[in-house]
Amino acid sequence: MHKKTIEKKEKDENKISMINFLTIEKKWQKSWAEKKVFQISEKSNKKKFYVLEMYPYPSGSGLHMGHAFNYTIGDIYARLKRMQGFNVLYPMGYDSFGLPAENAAIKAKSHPKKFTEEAIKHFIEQQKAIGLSYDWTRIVETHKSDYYRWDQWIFLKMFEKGLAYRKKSPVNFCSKCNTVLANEQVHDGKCWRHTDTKVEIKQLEQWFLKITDYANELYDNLDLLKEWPERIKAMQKNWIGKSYGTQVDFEINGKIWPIFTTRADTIYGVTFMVISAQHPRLYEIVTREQKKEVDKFVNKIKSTSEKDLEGLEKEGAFTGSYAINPITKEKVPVYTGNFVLAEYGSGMVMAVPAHDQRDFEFAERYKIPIKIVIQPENQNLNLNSMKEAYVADGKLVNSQEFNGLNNREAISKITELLEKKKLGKKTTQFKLRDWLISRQRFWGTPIPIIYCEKCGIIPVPKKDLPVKLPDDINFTSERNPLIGYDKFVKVKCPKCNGNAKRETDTMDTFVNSSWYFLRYCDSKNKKEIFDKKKANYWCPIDVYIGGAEHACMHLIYFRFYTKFLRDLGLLNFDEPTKRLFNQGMLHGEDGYVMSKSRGNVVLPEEVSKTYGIDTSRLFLVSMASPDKDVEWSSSGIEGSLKFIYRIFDYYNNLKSKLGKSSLRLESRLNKVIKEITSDLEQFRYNLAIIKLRQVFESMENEKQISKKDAESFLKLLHPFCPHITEELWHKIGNKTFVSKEKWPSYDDKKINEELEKQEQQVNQTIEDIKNIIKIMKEKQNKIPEKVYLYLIPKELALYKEFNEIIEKSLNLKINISAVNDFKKYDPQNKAQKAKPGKPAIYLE
RNA sequence: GCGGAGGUGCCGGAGCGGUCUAACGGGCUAGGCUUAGGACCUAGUGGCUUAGUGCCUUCUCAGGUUCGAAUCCUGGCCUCCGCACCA
Repeated sequence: MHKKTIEKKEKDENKISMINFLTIEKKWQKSWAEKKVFQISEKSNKKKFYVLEMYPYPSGSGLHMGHAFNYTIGDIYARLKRMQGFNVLYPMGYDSFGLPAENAAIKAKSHPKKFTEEAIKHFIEQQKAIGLSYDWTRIVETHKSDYYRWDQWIFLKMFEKGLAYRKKSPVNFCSKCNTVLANEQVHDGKCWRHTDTKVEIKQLEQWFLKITDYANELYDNLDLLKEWPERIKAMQKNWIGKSYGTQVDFEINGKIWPIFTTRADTIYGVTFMVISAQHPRLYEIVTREQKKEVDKFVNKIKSTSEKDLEGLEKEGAFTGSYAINPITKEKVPVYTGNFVLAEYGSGMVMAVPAHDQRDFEFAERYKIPIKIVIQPENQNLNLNSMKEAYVADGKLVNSQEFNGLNNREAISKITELLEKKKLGKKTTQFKLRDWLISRQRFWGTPIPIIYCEKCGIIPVPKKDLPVKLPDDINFTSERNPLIGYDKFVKVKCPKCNGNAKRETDTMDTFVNSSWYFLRYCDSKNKKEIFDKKKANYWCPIDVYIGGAEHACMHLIYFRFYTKFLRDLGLLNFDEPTKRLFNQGMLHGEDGYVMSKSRGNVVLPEEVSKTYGIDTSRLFLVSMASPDKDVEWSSSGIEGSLKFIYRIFDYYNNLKSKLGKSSLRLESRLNKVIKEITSDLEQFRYNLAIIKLRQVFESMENEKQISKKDAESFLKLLHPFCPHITEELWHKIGNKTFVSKEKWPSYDDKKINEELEKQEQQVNQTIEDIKNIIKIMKEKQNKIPEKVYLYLIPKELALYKEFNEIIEKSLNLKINISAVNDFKKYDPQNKAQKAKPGKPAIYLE
């Protein structure tokens, strides 16, 4: 073998052995744990900062690169804030109740606890291997009774305040989950977990939390959440669905039936009423003669779920009753119909066929009169030619004293009249419905309620909490094993000591996640849910990171819980998190979302073997802005690896470079410190990395660097690559943890744009030379060997400084002389072309 | 239908009034180094032109504002994502 080859090979091998990623990672993970580097306490005079990622469901299949992406985003932020001198709360926990573990238990005839705890163990190992800087002493696991007892405690508090109640109503049922679901968990008529399973409607008596009591605040406060993505706020607004309108009291058979409308201006156009076929009081107004017809219709409706009604033809049946319009005193027929929602408004509408498309279709079908009460400006509506309802604005007609009025004005005028006559009022309606929390499943928080034959519904006394899930239970069937498990079910009534039964339903797991962020503040408290002082010190969360899929579930619920706990006097803030960051989804190389079933998952532990976890972290956030979906690329990570190699090379040979940084390098560094800091704070990680690359290139091009500047670069890199930077930090002679070092500061005075310009000038010269070389090759078929630069004397020093860089980038010798140097070599008299900022060039 | 986000070179993705053929990365092409390959390094990557120049064409499309637009305004087209008979 050639000597050179051997050298090369040695160098290569040296490189590989030099970066044994796994050894480095393990070493620092161990060291961080031993020295409790990330443990924090509220006893600190630093300012607090709370970074939180949505805690995971500990699935049996462990975590993949998509999770790693999510946690890395938070870890980078937490590390930045820690270095910036904040007292950072950055915890992790597990949403460990839930169906998959229970289903696994049923399959294996085992206990879900076993699966859950194994999965958590695996998760923790994997998360530690990613280098996430959690304070592991604060871990929260929702399946542990020292956590869920406080779910029960909150439930009882809500019960006391009338916010937890039991009601029979039509509810969503998923046959795959074998339980009911909240409205929020029904997506497009399907179960959120089983997107191919249609939700059925069942009439059941269930437990609800009265989230609607907070509907208004939940809606209005969205405007105060300046640091939430617009998209999420829009989705929540949509979901809560606030609309302003008028309550109008119609009279049917001597009774008042209030209805809600946003179009009080059309009240003179009401020609019939429609009550929802699912309305609980429907039969109060069905006459004997019409009962058969209504029954027939209602039965037909029953077989189709509420969500399925979409796109159906408007259908209904006459109830036999008539309603009296409070303004006109006209009698109009009341129908029942399939297009009126029982749960919205009052479940009944006043129908104005001329100005509402649904009413129009219904009226056409049942030959009900249509009455025009709004005429557009430049068009004349005519009953005979009307093909659809006119829903836009116009002037009122056929409306007695309101004729001629603009319809928008008429809304408030007519409402005022109704208010004056006490026949209605201005009101607000919400789409949001109460939160159904009962689940007919085992693996969740037991609802702390006892049913007594004599006393009825009795809450479990707080001193008896927690109501624990039994460990010694057999999963033999699909059914919730609590049913019929006497040790659990049979109890004495806390009130009369008579025979009673426990509720066997458990709570929706979204209950657990509605307040877990508060428990992190005081996770080991055995006496109370949390120490008020601690929670109010750490909270609200400063940055909350998670996927957008929770926009109308968790992200609404946890706002609701926060407000409730505030009203209990436990919290002194209104919103759980100031800032919300939605990370994008990591897709596999095939372009699809990473999932086990698709077989496109990339495992961090696999990638780490060859590239190191820091390389993966760096790569994950360098691809694009972290709020965008990104695709994993096995060739892309090579680019990050190259960068890591260069950094290692640089710091391994740092000694030979230590000295004084040039003004130019100082300027560069100060500039990027400034920019990178703000990029990181705004989650523009991808841009920060580009700047890191650029400044590193400048470092490589400089002969010398000060120790401080060399250290600054490592600090800037640290949030992305915590293990490697820790390693290099020590390699260059430090004994501290870079994790705990102070984030580099910058000095605006040191940022010198003039120096940047000079460098640009030199680069321009290099470009020019290259261009000439190209032309020489093409036109003259000559390859130049030497470059002569003629400079105005003032620029001589600059080009001498860059001499080496220019030679390196051209791979040619250059010869620099001043234009006024008589002895210079200039056969073609090029020197005269030199100008300030632009040297003359001669090649040969 | 309502609401939100977008459309940039071969690809991912920056830029959001001049310094833009447009950062950075990937890919590709060529060259160097190598017995060879890989790795690594260097260069090129809209077109024409030129001893370092000049010109044209480009940032979804069509108009407009401006001395000047990828960037601002108006309108169209397309994509993605929520919600959807909510009275």
